[in-house]
Amino acid sequence: MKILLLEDDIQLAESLGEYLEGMACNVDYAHTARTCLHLAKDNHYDVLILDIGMPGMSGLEACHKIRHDLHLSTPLLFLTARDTLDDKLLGFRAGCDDYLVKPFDPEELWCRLNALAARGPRRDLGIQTFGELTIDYSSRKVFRNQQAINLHATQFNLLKLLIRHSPEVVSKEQIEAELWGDEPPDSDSLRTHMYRLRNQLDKPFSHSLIITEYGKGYRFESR
Amino acid sequence: MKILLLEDDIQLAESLGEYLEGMACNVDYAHTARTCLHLAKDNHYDVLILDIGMPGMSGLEACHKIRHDLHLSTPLLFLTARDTLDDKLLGFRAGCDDYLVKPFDPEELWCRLNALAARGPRRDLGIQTFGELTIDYSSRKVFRNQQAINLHATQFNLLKLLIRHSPEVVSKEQIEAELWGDEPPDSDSLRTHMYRLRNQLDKPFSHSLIITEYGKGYRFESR
DNA sequence: AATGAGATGTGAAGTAAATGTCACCTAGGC
DNA sequence: GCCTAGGTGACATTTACTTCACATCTCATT
Repeated sequence: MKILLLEDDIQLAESLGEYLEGMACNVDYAHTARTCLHLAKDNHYDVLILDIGMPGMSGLEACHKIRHDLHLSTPLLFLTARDTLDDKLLGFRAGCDDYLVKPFDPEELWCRLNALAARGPRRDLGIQTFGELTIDYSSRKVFRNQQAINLHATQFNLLKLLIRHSPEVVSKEQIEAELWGDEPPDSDSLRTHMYRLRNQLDKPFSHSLIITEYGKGYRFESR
Repeated sequence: MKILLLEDDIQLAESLGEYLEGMACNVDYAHTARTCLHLAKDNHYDVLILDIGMPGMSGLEACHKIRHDLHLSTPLLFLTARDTLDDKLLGFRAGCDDYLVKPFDPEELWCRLNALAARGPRRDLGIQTFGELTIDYSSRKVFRNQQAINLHATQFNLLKLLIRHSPEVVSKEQIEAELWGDEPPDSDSLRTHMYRLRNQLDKPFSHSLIITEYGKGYRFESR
């Protein structure tokens, strides 16, 4: 597991880093938010651990930049002494996935890191690439092999939904529920939307990204 | 957001449920682990909230069953009064994604639920390997020696069932009961399904994974 | 060892349901 | 008043499951 650790307390950084390396992790160290951002931009990490309180740019700000400027959806955990409810809410609002208060048990941290890493990046923000498909959630644009794919709103939402659940199969009922909520169309126009989405996304290419699981639903497969 | 809440304290379940419904959530309630498992099996939830301490089956056990028997990778959060490190470690070992100790702030819970729901299914769950056979429950794919095996729904369920009971022999009656419930087919089409499953799974290979015990039933053997 | 009855394997064919396809309609925005 | 996105419904196609008929196997009994 590749980890980026932002912690200005050198002592703590070292002892924690030693523990993690003992768990067969590859740890990169940042002692300021600035270097943290640089490292996050240039490398891939399975999970980020950020302290909040430090001189200069705070961890909160770093997290916000990671999410909104770098468009990274890497799992992120705040490790901080700030323990009030408001601190935590700020942390989650900045875009973290977990929040652990110092002092902490390294073993608990280890469990949480594993749980985060197992889930992978968030599926709903930034720009993401799955094989030959690239999707930009903020500008709602989709590319396959650098070739722009023009999707209507519903079809985009449909694709987004399938990706979010990938590689799991999503039943038609569930898709309808997520797409239309309580007032689904009378006819099953989902079939039509799927057809249109595929015409754009799969028809011009040699293999399909959307797979039908007969009787079960649909599934997105990125290869 | 669709939520399943397992909590035997009716008071707490109600007040928490009310709060979540106020956040535009659709909440299903379970007061025992047994109903929790049934609901989780038959419905799709974005996140599961489980209490641990309760009469009968514990939340830990329920979590374990959700992961290993139902093969669901739905995000799961323990909400419990048990606050020792060992309790938490047990929770994560059972397969949870987050662990929140009572008493808790509903707002923090809400943040954590959102962070969980934003992520896709776990990648480390849902894939099992037995010898040369690999089965992916989330995408419903099966491989033998890296070679993809294409199975229809019933055959997949059949294989799943045999694996679940392996290495024990499962009688035809029991298979029919588990596969079709109260309305089994008139003829014993189970033979045909078994035949097809074997054609895919065993025929191209030198030794069989499915063994017939004459007069007893069938059994899966992984070597 | 021979035998026969029940258990199991094999495979073709029929059928109902799920899914794909597409032209047209409607409502709402510009 | 057109344009566009999405809904509707009719029809075509595909799929998976059941059913059935027959072959083959297994084992207890002779």
